[in-house]
Amino acid sequence: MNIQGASEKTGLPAKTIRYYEDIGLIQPDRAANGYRHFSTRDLHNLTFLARARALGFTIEDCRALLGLYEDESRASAEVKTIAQKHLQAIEEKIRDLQTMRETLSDLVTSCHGDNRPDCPILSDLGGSSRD
Amino acid sequence: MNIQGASEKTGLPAKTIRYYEDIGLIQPDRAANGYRHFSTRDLHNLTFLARARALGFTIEDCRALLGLYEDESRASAEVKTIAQKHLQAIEEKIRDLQTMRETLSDLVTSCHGDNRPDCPILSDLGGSSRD
DNA sequence: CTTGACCTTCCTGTTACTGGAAGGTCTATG
DNA sequence: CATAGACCTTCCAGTAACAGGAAGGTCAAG
Repeated sequence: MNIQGASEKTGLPAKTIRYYEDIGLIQPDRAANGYRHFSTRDLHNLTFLARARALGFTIEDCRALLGLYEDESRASAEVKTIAQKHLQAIEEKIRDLQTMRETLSDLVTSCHGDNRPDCPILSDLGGSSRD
Repeated sequence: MNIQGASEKTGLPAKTIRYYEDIGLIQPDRAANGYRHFSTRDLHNLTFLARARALGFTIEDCRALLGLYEDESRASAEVKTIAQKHLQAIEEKIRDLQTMRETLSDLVTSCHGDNRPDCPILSDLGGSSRD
């Protein structure tokens, strides 16, 4: 299967698939004309990568996870450790964003949004305690 | 005030302050020796930027907000529009992360994390409906 | 006059791609 | 057989918002 077919099967852009080969995540064969040929296993790995990326794992996490996926003698503890760290990172990010949301939401609510210059949002950013 | 002083006053790394000058967010004076000199207004603007960045605004949003901050004839509606869009983007990101968190949390819980290879996390990523 | 703490500019690297240029290949049709 | 259009290839540049580091100028103290 050519790259466009692989793209459609996996949902990954062709550009991304080439990039994944570039950084050594996959190693598809080449036809005589230089075109990449994707085996079932390649497609499987690409799908794995797409799903892992969709869960927010970094490329390096994906590399490790894919290695474990293909390692019959793995210990599931290794996988769990990676996933747990990632989960913690996500939870931290959520907390950060929620803090921002609360502040922003308050500011947006308090701003009249008319054609006059008075603006509690700018006042807050400028360091005044409040409008 | 030199750059290190400005850094300490604003909490921004000196590198970041130089970067902000580079992209035209601030225009500190230069002393005869080439050193940057930060006026009270510069420090004020840097603090504004630091706070806006801490709320997750992009640099380009910050540029627009700072412009409005310094524009006595602004309409607060412009500020509010920027803030509202940003708030929506944050809320969307939170939702995305929460979806990831739920999936990941389930997977982590279901994985034994021992020295055996069986792993529902990998099974899920690999596309099986469940271990 | 030297040492160490400042300051400067410039270049590279980061993350995970995306866009685009220049050019080779394949297939269908006239 | 020629050609058009849809593929494919590699390579280069750009994105966001800086961080790290090299090479070199400046300043205050001893």
